Order: sequence, then C-alpha cells, then structure tokens
Amino acid sequence: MAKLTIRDIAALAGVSKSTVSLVLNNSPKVDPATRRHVLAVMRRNRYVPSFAATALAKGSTRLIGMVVPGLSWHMVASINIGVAAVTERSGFDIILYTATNDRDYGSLIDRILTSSMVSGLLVVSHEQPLEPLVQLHSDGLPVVLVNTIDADVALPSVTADNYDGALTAMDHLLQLGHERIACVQGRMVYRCCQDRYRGYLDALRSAGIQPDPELTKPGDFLPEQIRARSRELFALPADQRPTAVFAHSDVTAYAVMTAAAEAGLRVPEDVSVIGFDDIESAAQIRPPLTTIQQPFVDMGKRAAEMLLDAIGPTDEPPAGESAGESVGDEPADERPRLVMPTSLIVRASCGPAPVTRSPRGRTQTTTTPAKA
Amino acid sequence: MAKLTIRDIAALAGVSKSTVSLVLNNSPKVDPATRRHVLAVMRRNRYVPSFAATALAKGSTRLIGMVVPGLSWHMVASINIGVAAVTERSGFDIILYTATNDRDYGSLIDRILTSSMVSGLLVVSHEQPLEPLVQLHSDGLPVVLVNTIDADVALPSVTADNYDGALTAMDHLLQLGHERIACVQGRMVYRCCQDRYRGYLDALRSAGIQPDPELTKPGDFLPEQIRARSRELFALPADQRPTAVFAHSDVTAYAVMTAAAEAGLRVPEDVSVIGFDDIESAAQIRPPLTTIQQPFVDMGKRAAEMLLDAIGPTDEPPAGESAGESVGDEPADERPRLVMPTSLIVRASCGPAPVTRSPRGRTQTTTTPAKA
DNA sequence: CCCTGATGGGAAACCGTTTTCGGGCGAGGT
DNA sequence: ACCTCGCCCGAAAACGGTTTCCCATCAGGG
Repeated sequence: MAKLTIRDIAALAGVSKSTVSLVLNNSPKVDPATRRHVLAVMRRNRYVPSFAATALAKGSTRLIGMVVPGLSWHMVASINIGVAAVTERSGFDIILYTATNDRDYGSLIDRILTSSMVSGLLVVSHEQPLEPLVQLHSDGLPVVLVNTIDADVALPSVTADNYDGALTAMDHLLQLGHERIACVQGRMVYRCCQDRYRGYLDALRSAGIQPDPELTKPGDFLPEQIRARSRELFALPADQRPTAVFAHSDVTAYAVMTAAAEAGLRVPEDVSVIGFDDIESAAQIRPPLTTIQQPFVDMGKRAAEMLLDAIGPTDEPPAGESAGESVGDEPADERPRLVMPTSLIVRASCGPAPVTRSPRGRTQTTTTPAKA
Repeated sequence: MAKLTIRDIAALAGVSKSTVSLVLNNSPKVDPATRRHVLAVMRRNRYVPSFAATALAKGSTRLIGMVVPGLSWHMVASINIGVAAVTERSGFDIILYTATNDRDYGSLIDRILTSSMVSGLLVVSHEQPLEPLVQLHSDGLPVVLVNTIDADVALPSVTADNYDGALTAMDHLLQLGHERIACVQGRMVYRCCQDRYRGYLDALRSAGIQPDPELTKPGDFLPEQIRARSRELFALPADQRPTAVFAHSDVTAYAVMTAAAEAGLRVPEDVSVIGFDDIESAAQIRPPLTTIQQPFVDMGKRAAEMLLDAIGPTDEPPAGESAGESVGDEPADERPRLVMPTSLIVRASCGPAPVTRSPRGRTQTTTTPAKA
C-alpha cells in the first residue's frame, strides 16, 4: 500500500510515464487497447494520482472555496447541499472557510488568492467588504456571490427575490384584511433584509396604508432581542397593536410567536405571523408557520453551476470506461445576476384580521379626542 | 500581480531560492538580518508560496478532511464551529466531504486516501461501515471519529456521554414523580441513540419500573414519523398513557410536543417532554424545552486538537516577526477515546407527574376491573 | 601565521505529474 | 520497392517549492 506513483504504473504496464499521463487525462492520442490495459493496471493497484503533483503541473486544482458565516444558519446548510450536489458530480471538492472572525479576513483572502489553491470561490451571506473579492475576481479567480449582493459591484451572484417575496407576504396579510402590520427586521447590513423591508414599505403604501414607524422593530436575528421588541409590540394598546407581523426569517417568527404567547395572544386568532425562509421545522411547530419559501438548495446548485462554467471546461474526472458522456450542457449564457423566485407557503399562522375594531374605526375615533 | 515564485523573491532579495525557502520554514540556519530582509521583500510583494508546490515538495498538505452527513443537522454545524476554531488557529484548512450519497462512498475514501490530499480526517456522525476508515488509519492517516463509535473499532474518537445523559434525563423525570415514561427513539443505527436507549431502560429498571414496550416508539429523526408515533402514545387510554416522554433529540421533542398539542394535551401540565442536544431554539420555543445539553463545539475543538497532534508537530504557519512563540502545549497524552459529559438544562417542559391518578392508583383501580 | 571549527548561504537533486517534441514503425500510394 | 505520412509512444523539460550537501568565510586558538 506504499505510495504508488505514475512511474510505478508505467513500469507495471510496460509503457512510459507520459502514456500513463495521457490515459489519465483521456487524451485521444493513445491507442484504445493500450488505454484499456493501463486503466486495468491502475485499477488493479488502486492507483490515484497525487493531488499535489497534479495541481502543480496543471497549475490549477479541482477545489473550490466556499466562505460562509458559520454553519449554524439553516440557509447556509441548505445552500451547501445544493453546492455539494453539483461540485461532487463534477469531481470538485469544497474547501470550507468559516469566516467567523473578521480580523483575519484580509489574510484569508490573501491566502486564497495567491496560493492558487482553489480555482473558484463561492461566497455565502457575506458581511465583509466586497472589495477584496472584486480584486480576486479581476485577477481572474472566478467568484460568485450567494445571497450577497451589492448594487455597485459587478460580481456574478445568485439571490432570492427578497423584494418580491416580501411583497407576496404582505399581499397575503393585506388580503386577509390586516391593516396594522408590524415588521420585525433581520440584520439590516444584509441586502436581503433591506429588500424585504423595502417590500414591506412598498406593499403598505400601495395598499394606501401609511407605514407606522412604531411598528418596525429591529431584530438582528437575535432571539432575545426579537422577543423583547415583540413584547413592546404586543404591549401596545389594543387599537395600536399590530394584528399581523411580518418577520424577516422563520426563526424570527418563532420568537415573535413566543412573545405573543407570553402576552396571552393567540396565533393566528389574535395576531397573524408570517415568516421568511421556510426552514424544515416551519411545518412542525404549532401552529405551522405560513412563510415565504426560499429555494436554498436550488440557489446552491445554480451558484455552483455558474462558478463551474466560469472556471471552464472540466473533463470528466475519473476517466471511467463509459462511452458517450458528451451530454450537451446548456450553453452557459451570460447571466451575472440570477435572482430566483420565492413562493408563498400557506400554513396556519396567518388568519383573517380580528374584527374587534371594524373597518372604519369605532372605539378608536371615540377615544382619540382630536387628531384625525 | 502576476504569479510570484520563490525565484522572483530570491532575485528581488538578492539571495538564492534555498535561502528564501529556509526563511519560509523559519529554519535557524539563516542570519537574522537576512531573514528580516527576505521577509520584508516577501511582504512588500504580497508573496504567498504556491500551495501545490509546497504540498508536493513536503509530501503533505495543511488540509484536513471532514466528512459529514449533510450540514442541516444542528449538531454538525456546531461541531464545525469548534473544529474551525482550532484548525484555523493552526493554519489548517478544512475540506468538506458531504457524504450524502452512499454509493460513492468507497471511491470517496479512495480519493482521500491515495491522493494524499489531506493530512488528517475528521468523521462526524457516520452511518457507513467503518472498515475503510480503519484501513486509512492503519495506513498512517490520522483519523478521529466524532459522535461515531463502534465497540470493536480502535479508532480515536470523541463523543458525548449519551448513556449518562439519558440516565440524567430519566432521573429528572423520575424525581418529578413520573412512572409511565415513553421513549421516542432517534436513528438506532447510531451508537449514540443505542446508548440513550440503554440509559432509558436502565434508569427505569433501577427505579423498579418494568419498561413497557408499548411506550417505546421509533422515530428515526423523521418529524412525520415522530408525530404519528406520538399520536399513538397520546391516544392510549388515560391509565396507559405516558405522563412523560424522553425524546432522543430536541427536534424529536418538538414533534412530540406538536403531537401533544394536537391531542389536546398541555405541556408540561398533562405531559412532560425532555429532549436531548440543547439546540439554540430549545430555549425559544413554548414552552422552553428541558433537555440534555451536548457540548458540541467543545467536542469539535477536542476532536480537532486530537487530530492535530496526531498529525504531528506543526510549526506556526505565517512565520511572523514575533519572537518566543514557544508556548508549552499540554503534552498530547494518549486518549484514544474521549467521552465528554452532558448536562441537564432545566427549563419548563417538564413538570411533576399529574396527580389525576395518585400514587396508588385511584381512577385506575376503579375503571380496570381485574388486572392488578 | 596557519589550521580548525562553526556558520551562513548557494547549487542541485528531487517531489509526481503534465506537456511538448521528436522519433519509430506500419500502411498506403506510385 | 521506396518514399511519405500519420499514429503512438518515449524522452525530457517544466511546475514551484524543499532539502541535502558542500563551499566560502570568518573567528579563535595553538
């Protein structure tokens, strides 16, 4: 089981190193019979070419880097599933960069860049400045952004249509008769959260409702903070209290629902809650969460595909004995920015607006002396 | 920004390649002044040695492989955080192998083994046969198992003390006065689940309670199945119905709680539920989940440390200009199997056993004609 | 003053693969 | 039968580092 080199295989097969190499890279220049023989010898001895040597000689690796902000997010995990599916199929491996600590970020990029260790970079949900990435990209390293988008930056990217998703969520609520709709935000440094908030505001306005600043609460994806802010929401007098809440993520929605329960409010009878993401548990909790589904694994797949065909032609890796692998892939059309549709998943956490105070304000007009 | 090689640096610094290389590997054989000068040139030109060339020449990489069964599990994500923390600190990168599809498993192992791409392997929550890993290990590739343990296999491993955790959970329930305690199992192919189940049975027996097979339900970590089986549990006549449920994971517990709610049972008043894991949301749901905490990120850290010092002495990577880096690490004592303690986190999902049918059966004895 | 030993630095072999280039050999045309 | 191709395969030069070995130099001691 000692390390077998290409030379050993050549000797064993009675040919030269170069022939073995040509077989490895299935060049047409080698006689089919020879090829079969060499392949047989390789298989018999369980030969696998040295990764390092190949990388050095070829000047590139079959590795793609993936930088993520921790894996604990459901989104990242799901995206990875999609990415893994396609990279694996084409013989690429993934190097994972967990970009938790900001300080090393610069040196990380440096390493990635110059060591030419990866032949492509996938960047998921990025909070860091994008300039270094642009730099990498213009140095020739394929980069694609996932769920990270910046207006001014011309990097290929795939995102969900967060704005449209927010619109859809709000329409759902609006059609159920809600008028006082709160918004509990995620991390507003993310473009996706900004888009969702824009959607929230626009939907409100185009329904003729003036957004009430009181009803927008920061959450930052922090459960504790979300609960605290939600409590404020639910502690409002009945005529100012929201009858529905648009949460910027499913886990945010969970925390909102918890706060509602603590305030003695029932979901959806007293207050409707809609989430964003459609994580697995959304269907399992009580009540099942109505939410906007993001196609995470598809996003991962598409991103990986974009990256792969930016990297260039990749011959089939294992050089199996199969014939006719020439499936005509869809020609990689220029699509620097892919935004994927979201969809409304209706479950049970949203119901009609409570009729306590009916359409044209009853209790309300009497209690407020002179203001309208 | 064209690729800078060691030769360029040598020329720029007015020394030979070998000197530059010696500086890179901070050998003591180079004059401090020369070293400083070379370092300065390297830094000025943002030189980073070619990953592939280094790997080829050295015969090893600063890469460790991590094979995981998908990232969507909270456990895997948390473990990765720990792993990333320590690998990053010592300049290692992680190659992620998502072992979703079983079929390619053999060839995956082959690739890992022979291409000598990684210098160590971390295997998390493994469902596959372990022989290939043993093979790898005896071929000299450091391997450590995380949350995967097999009695007969002599691979280094770190796990949580699942048996003890189960005992603790059961004791908690027992002390609250519960006697009819159900168990909803996880994937029993995992040793951890087997251990938890052993703990369940033993705790029951040592409390003088004969385990009722009716109260053990398979769950397999599948929400749908868990709910279905839980429904069966809660549909039992009152005198046979469990007053508490030990779930093999937190998400299992969620599904159990959902089923309870559907059956009109309150938690913890009518039925207590205890989980296992202590995932983030456990504190956020209603009611907050009492559970057994597994130290996932610590497990990841320890596993990574074990792996790293099995890999051997690793000089500081970037050769900074600091002096006196010789921190005396704790000498890697022989600890092939590390089992880490779990801890009980008491929240609100477990309460005293309902007194409906008090200690020596009241309603029960009247309703059941002749049985006791 | 010469010899010795230590020490910093250079030359070159090597790691395992790719890739270019040239040559041997068989077949086909005239 | 000879020449001309064309097709395969072998020889050798990269790829960018590491590492061994040896030489030059300088200091110190006899």
